[in-house]
Amino acid sequence: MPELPEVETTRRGIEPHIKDKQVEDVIVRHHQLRWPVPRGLKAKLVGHKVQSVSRRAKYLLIEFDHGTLILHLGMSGSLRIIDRALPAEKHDHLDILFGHGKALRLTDPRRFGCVLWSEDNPQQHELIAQLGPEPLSTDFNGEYLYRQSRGRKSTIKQFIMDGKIVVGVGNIYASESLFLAGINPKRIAGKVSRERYDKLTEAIKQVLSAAIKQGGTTLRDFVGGDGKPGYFAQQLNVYDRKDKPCPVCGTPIRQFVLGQRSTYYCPKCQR
DNA sequence: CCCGATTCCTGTAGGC
DNA sequence: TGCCTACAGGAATCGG
Repeated sequence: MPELPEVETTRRGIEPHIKDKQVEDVIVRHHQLRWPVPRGLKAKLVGHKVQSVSRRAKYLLIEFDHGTLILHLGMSGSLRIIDRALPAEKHDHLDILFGHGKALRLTDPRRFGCVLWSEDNPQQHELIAQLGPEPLSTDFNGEYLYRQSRGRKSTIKQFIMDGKIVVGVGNIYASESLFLAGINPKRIAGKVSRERYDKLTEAIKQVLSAAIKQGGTTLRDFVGGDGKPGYFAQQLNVYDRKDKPCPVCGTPIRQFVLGQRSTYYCPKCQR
């Protein structure tokens, strides 16, 4: 599932191929994603050049001179640069065809992703304006997280997965970060100390940037190949390792459900 | 305001 | 082997 590192990997993978390229055609095969794909999308885009591809949280922003295409990959979406003649398969919902023989293709079996068009500043878009800070920015630090947490009764795992608090910490990296910081995911956010929040913000930054680096190593394969960045291959300490030994102390990893999300932790290392 | 539950969707894994 | 069901998950939205 695309978490922030995979979205960033995608951004880096596609931008060099579409920047300054002009849209020649747009093919929408399935309009019903998380929200309907705008009906007039083709008319909006044809004849315009991509100026840049940026990222905010897990949203990709493809900027044109007259507006921005806002994409989210949901949990099963991927974007690839393909030869524009490549036949579409079952879940290929959108192609943006460029003049140089290439196309940007969106594939998303579960259709939790979205494609939206914004003519205003995309940072003010209703889905983006209310988001918390980027985890890799300096705005995100122990003091910030500590302040936000005061009075909160939710568990710390649900707290750090709340996009209004901080973006880009999905289910996998929430478990991994709490492991690195030595914090039990069931702890009440409002009762965790400032010192532990320092540790936790560092852990989140460390886990996410390591994953981005891993995605970076597979960029070449990603663009030319099967569209699956290789960060899944990264070493996960606890996620999906139920009953397997903790890499630090050997205690079996425990799994339970928290807020409808599978949660993994080491009962000895995380208190 | 805050929080937990529900919802969208389909591929995959597990049980029989 | 094949069918059936449960489950996975990002994040908006609903209900309490």
